[in-house]
Amino acid sequence: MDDPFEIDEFAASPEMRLGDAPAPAYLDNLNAEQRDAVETLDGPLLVLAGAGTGKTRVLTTRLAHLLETKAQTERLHPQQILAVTFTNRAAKEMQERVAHALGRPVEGWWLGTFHSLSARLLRRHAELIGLQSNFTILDSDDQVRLLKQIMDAEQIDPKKWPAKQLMGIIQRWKDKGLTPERVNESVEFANGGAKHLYRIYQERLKVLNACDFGDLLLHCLTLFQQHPEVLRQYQSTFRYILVDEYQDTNVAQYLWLRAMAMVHRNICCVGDDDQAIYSWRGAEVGNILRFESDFPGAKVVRLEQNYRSTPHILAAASKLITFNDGRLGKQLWTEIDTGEKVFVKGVWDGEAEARLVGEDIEALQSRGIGASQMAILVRAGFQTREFEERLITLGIPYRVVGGPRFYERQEIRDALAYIRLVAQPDDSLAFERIVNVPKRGVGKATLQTLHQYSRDQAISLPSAARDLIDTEELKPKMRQAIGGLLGDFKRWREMLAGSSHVEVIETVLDESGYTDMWRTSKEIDAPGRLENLKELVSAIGEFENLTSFLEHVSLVMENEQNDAQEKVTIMTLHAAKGLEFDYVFLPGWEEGVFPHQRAMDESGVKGLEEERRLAYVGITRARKRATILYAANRRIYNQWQSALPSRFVDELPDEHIERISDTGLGGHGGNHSPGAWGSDDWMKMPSWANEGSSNRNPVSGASERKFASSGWQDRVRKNVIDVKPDGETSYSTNSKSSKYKVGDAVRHRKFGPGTVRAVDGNKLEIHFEGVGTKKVVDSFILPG
DNA sequence: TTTGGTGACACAAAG
DNA sequence: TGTCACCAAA
Repeated sequence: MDDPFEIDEFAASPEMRLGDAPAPAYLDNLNAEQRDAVETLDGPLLVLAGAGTGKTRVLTTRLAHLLETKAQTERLHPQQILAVTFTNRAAKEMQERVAHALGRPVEGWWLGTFHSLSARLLRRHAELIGLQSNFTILDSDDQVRLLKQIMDAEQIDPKKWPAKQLMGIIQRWKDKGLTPERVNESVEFANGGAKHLYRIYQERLKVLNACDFGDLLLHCLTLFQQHPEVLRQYQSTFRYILVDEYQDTNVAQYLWLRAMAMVHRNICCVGDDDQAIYSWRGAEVGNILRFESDFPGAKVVRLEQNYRSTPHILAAASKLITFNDGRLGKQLWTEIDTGEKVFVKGVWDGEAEARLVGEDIEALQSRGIGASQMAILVRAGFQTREFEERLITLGIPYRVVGGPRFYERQEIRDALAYIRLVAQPDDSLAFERIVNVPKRGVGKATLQTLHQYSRDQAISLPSAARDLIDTEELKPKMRQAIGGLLGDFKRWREMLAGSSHVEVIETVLDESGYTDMWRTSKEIDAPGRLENLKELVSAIGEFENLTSFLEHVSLVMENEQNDAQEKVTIMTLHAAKGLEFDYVFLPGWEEGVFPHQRAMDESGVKGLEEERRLAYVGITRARKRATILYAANRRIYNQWQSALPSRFVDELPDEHIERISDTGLGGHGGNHSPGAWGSDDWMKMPSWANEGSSNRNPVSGASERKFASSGWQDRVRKNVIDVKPDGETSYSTNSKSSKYKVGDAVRHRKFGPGTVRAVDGNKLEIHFEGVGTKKVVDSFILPG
């Protein structure tokens, strides 16, 4: 039905016409020409749109127009439309929006992520590039495992070359659209060892009839290149192409799109260079900058009216992002004229931070505001824990988005391995995964024997096992264990002929002892795992065959609890892109956490600017209120570390923010001493953030070099974070001197008593008994 | 040979 | 806090 080469005669239903609907208000700030471009233009179109300007709505409008008007006037069939989003969530949302706009569900168009669309396309032509159409899609876990095996066979010291690191290199190559052959040709990549392993890895994947995520796109490119006739089919089929979040496309995706768009050139991309936050996975902002030269005659439409946020929120975000260089630049404005300023709150530690957020949420709830309108957006996954604990204590329902994916859970991966092995008897990776789960006494040595044999005979691991159980090669105990398992699988496969696949899978999980393994497990989360297994099994029924089910699980499936209960959302900033909430909490704005230390260490100014864009994304998620928090102390890896507020806090415009002293701080433990942290003073405005006198000199050489090109040092800096090559962060402050001197006995709330070892401005180096030497700003120190 | 315990070590973001 | 490599015990 969804085959683009079998397009049925199509007539749009006459009762619904887009033209009858009132003009969408969000397109009002376009002039007639621009509006025409968005709605009807044929030819390349780039919509450069700031945060909250209704990018997605533009896409929806265009889609609705295509599906309604063009369907009639030009006999455009839905199957001739290709719409690409970055997440499955966005795809789903798009589907719903369009259905809503048209008043009827629309199906049959190619809507999805690059990965899911590529997988769909690839299954049709797998044989052309040496795969079978039921190839498995490996996740990163499998990839690393495979690489470890390869490195083992190649006798490479895993300490010198961690498999994960190699995986990263390969992934980046794939992001750039580089096959092993192309990597070899390019002089740019000098790393011979990695090239060699990449080649072997790709060969192994082919033997295993498997793809990794990157392959889905890469194989499409290879397919297009080697079989132009296939490409031509798709090129002529897709008359309209729409792409969301264009700023986050990587080179492979760019090539993929360009190939597809080559014939009709009706490509419409929507993006915002200020929201480019995926360069670490190969995204090229250059793609959006180059659009006009890639597609001559392209129209560019800018959307600058923001419909989402209050003016204060908008102004704070806009000001922050101006600290980046090389932007396309845009001036966002809004008609909204009321609203709170952005709150900036300093707290003592992570616990206080979570408590404060909890209190705010309770206060909002008591005003009758639903929890689903509130979100806590964190920089990194580990930050969610403290908030979860707090919200559990308070009994506030919440959900964590983008935690471990459903299919990445251990029990799901195990179950999937069983399913894979039933569907594909020669799946070596699946066999390896479950041969000893639950425990069957099959260990490393036995597996080693099997591997050896499978390599020598060039057959799959399960085949090797089948051969070896009839020989003397294995111990009788092993023979029995493995033989039993193989027999089981044979039986299950036969069962598939007579019963539904749901029944079969239930039987498999039961008879293999896998569910029993969790039932008897003492682990706390064992019941939850059993729940997940049940969910997995019930999902199988919705699919025609096991292959399509497996693909759905590894590419699409989300573990959303779909109860309608109002819940506070906790998620990472990356996951929050494209979403909006009335009330947004942005905790952890501390140097080293956000901006993340590694971003600065590894990518210098580029990394810092990406972090800043992330901050921009965070603030602009808020409709009514944004609350930024930073903690003076944070426990990381069981170690207390004092932290400085993020430089992004400094970069916010004073007139649009409200710094708030944490009243909960007093309750944290008595001793207020004037001038120390107990006073309002440092809360309102950290001492080093006051108007400093000079900032001309003592920026360290390293940081001066690093930030020279960013305009960083041109601004009035009071606090300079020194990004050192060894990854240690230090800071130097020159606007204030400390009231403490070397040798003073002092006390720190968490570290306890200590002695001042060195003084640098208001920065103290203190030796704490039993803790070690720490660098601390003096406002966090009490006199001993 | 497998297993389970131990200590060292690193600890981002996602499809 | 979780993972991984290594070692002692079964």
